[in-house]
Amino acid sequence: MKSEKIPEATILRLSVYSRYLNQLINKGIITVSSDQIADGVNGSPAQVRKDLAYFGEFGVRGVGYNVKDLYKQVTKILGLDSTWNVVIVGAGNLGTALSQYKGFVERGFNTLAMFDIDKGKIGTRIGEVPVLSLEDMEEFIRKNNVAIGIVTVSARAAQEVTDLLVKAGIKAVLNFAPVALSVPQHVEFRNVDLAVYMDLLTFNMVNNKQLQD
Amino acid sequence: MKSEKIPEATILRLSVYSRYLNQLINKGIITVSSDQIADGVNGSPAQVRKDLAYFGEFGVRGVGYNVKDLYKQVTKILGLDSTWNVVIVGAGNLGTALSQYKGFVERGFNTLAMFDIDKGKIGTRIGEVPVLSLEDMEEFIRKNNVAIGIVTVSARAAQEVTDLLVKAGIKAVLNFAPVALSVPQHVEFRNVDLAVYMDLLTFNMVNNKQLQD
DNA sequence: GACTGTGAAGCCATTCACAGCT
DNA sequence: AGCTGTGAATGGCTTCACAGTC
Repeated sequence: MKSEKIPEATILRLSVYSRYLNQLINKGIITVSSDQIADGVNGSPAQVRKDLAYFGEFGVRGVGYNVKDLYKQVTKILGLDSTWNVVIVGAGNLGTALSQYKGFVERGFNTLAMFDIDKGKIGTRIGEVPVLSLEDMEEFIRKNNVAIGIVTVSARAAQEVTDLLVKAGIKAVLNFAPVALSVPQHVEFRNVDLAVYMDLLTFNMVNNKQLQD
Repeated sequence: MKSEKIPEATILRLSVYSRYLNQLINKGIITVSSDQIADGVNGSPAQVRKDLAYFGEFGVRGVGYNVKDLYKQVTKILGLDSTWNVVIVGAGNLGTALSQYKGFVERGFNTLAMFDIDKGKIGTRIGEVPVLSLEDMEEFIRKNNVAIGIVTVSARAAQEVTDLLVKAGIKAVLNFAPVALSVPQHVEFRNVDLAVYMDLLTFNMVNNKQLQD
C-alpha cells in the first residue's frame, strides 16, 4: 500500500464493487478473483487490483479475495461503516423518488425529512419521511446532526436553498438541479445532471461510430 | 477544426454549456466569452475553448461567441436539433419522477409511455404518460419509432427488460438499476448510479482532505 | 486591447507485464 | 499453477502560453 493520490474514478468504482460484493455474499460465495469482479462490474482485472491496492493488500496471491472481508474493507473505506443522516430539499417528483429509494437505506443513508415551501405538502408524509417547512430546516439540521443535503428544487431556487444548507452547517450537498452552484470549500459538493446522460446517448447515436471492441 | 478523437468528458460538458447558453438567451445576452461560460459552469476558459474547437471555429477573436449561434451549434452537435422518442421501463417512484422531468421535454425527449407488470398501474396515466403492459412493449417500440429506453426496474429484473428493449430494436439504453448489464455493441448504453455519488460524498467527508484550491 | 484557436507541455489514469507469494 | 501487487509504459485529458484575428 502506498500513500498516493487516489483518483476520484477509483472511489466511484469502489462503490460499484461494494454493491457487487454484497450480491456475492447473498449468493454465499466465499472467494473471488479480480477477474470475476471485473466481469461482474464491466471493468478490467488490472484496474480492480490497482483500485484495491491503493488501500491495502486485501487479497491472497494464488487465491483471490475473501468476499466478506473485502466487502467490509471497501465499505469502511467509503465511510459506510456508520450511518449518515440526510435531508432532501424539494418534495417534488424527484425528491419523492429519492426519499423512497431503497439503495440509500441499504447503504446506511437515513433520510430524516424533506423540506418544501408548498403549504399543501408541509405536514404530510411520503412513506415514512415527513415533509416539513423550509423555514424549519436550519434548526432541524442542527438538532439532528444531518450531514448530507440533497437538492431537488428548481434551478432558480437551488442556490438559495444550498446557502441555507451551508448556513445550517451541512457537510455535503448532492445537487440534482441543472445549474452550477457555489459552496464554500469545506462543504463536499457534487452535481448529478440527469439530462447530461441523455445528451451523451443522442450524441453517440448521431455520431454512430462504427467502432468495435 | 481537427478530426481527432473527442473525449467523452467533452460531450458531457457540452451538454452543460448548452443549458447555460439557453439561460443566457433567456436573459437576452448576445455575446459571451469563454471566461464567462467557464464561470457559469464551474469550468476553465481554456477547456471551454478546446471543447468547442473540436467541432468548429464558432467564436470571433477579440469578441467572443454569439450566444444564439453557439447554442444552435452545440445542440446540433449533441443531436438535439431533432426530437427523440423515449419509453421508461418501470413505473415506480424513479420512473414516475423521470416521466415528469421537465429537463427532458425541454431538450426534445418525448416520453411516449411507461411499461410495468403491475396490473394496478397498467391502464393508468402519470401526468400525460400512459402506463402500459410490459407485454405490449416490443410492439409499441417498433410502431412508434422509439430510440431510447430508460430502465428503472429492480436490479433483478434489469437485464431481462433490457433484453426486451434490445429485441425491440431500441438504439440506446439509460440504466438506473444498480447492476452491470450487457447489451450488444450497436446499442448505446450508460449506467446512472445514484448511490455512487452518495458514496463519493461520504468518502470525501471521512477522508477530509485539507486541500485548498 | 480583447479574446479565440491550438500546438506543446504537463498531468493523471489505465493498461501492461512480471516478480512474488501460496 | 494460480492470482495478487506493483513499477513501468502507455494513452488520454487538461492546462499553458502564445500566435492569430478582430
